[in-house]
Amino acid sequence: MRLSTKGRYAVTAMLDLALNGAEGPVTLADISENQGISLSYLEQLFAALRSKQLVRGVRGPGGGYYLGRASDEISIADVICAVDEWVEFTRCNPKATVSLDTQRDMTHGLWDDLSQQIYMFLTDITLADLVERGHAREAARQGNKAPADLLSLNHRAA
Amino acid sequence: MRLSTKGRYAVTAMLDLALNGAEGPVTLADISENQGISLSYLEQLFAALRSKQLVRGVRGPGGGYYLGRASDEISIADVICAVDEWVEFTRCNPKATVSLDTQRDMTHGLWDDLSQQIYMFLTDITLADLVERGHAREAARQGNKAPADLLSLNHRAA
DNA sequence: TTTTACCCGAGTAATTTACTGGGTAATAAA
DNA sequence: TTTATTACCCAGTAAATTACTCGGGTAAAA
Repeated sequence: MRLSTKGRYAVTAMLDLALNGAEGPVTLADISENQGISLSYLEQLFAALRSKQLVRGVRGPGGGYYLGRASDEISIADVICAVDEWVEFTRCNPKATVSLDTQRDMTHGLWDDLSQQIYMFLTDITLADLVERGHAREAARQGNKAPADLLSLNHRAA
Repeated sequence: MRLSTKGRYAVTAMLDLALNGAEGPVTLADISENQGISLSYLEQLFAALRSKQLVRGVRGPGGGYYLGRASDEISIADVICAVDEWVEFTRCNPKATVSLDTQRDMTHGLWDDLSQQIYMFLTDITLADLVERGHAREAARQGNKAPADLLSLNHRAA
């Protein structure tokens, strides 16, 4: 798993589609302006997203991009993996000799476990989840004083 | 939040300390060999880790590094933040005009939420957790067929 | 048929990653 | 007391990635 500004660009752009896609396709020019990302760089990112069926482009005047499927069917992991290539580094050379570098395999195995956990965590979060959470927060900001679980993971209650 | 190979190096190195620290300090030369990272690059990483009190170095022959505190008191987030600098990008310029770029602030806000969630997730996972999980897996591999929760997410029993 | 916008690929500045190589300071053993 | 071993420090720099620019296409719709 990998988490860089490139992934952030992709996710925020996808959120843009999720938020505005209802009123017709969103142009890259719009996103470029909204997010402050260069148009051609966006095109590169969207080429990757399109190849993974995460977005669908429509050409011609009034064209632009839609999400490839419903926003609750697209996970954050989907988006990040699409733009990050992420050929999982199993650099553990499959040599027969288990000899001296078992230590390396050990720590790498532990890291792979962690990486898997993060991946599964991000697989569970969809674009729709984030949008919904954002709406809840917005509502709270406007005085409704929604419950405190906007960001709750009630992690480590101890 | 940010997740790069640099963070991975730091975490695996820390796991090395967690696994071998009981038998005396671990030298950077050992880690360099175990993990296939250059010595001087490790020095840079450990300078950052040391400044955050995550490791403690002892000089002289037979010297090396210990963990700065118990392995169940060091979270993955601690390690990654130490080496990644990570001055959180709140690039939302605090301009009074909420005018046209509310869209940008919207998506950035949603991303910040996500970033927070990932951070909290990684705060809940300690080095000790990973080591323990690894031992469980190892036991399972040796035929004990331990339960399927090797990668279970409900760590910190919800 | 012309506008709009997607599509594609080569080239490039900026940033980050990873490494090289020069040292100094402390400490344990000879 | 010398010597070997290790942490510690710092400047430079190659390699890789990120983010962008430029210049062309091509498909679809008005």
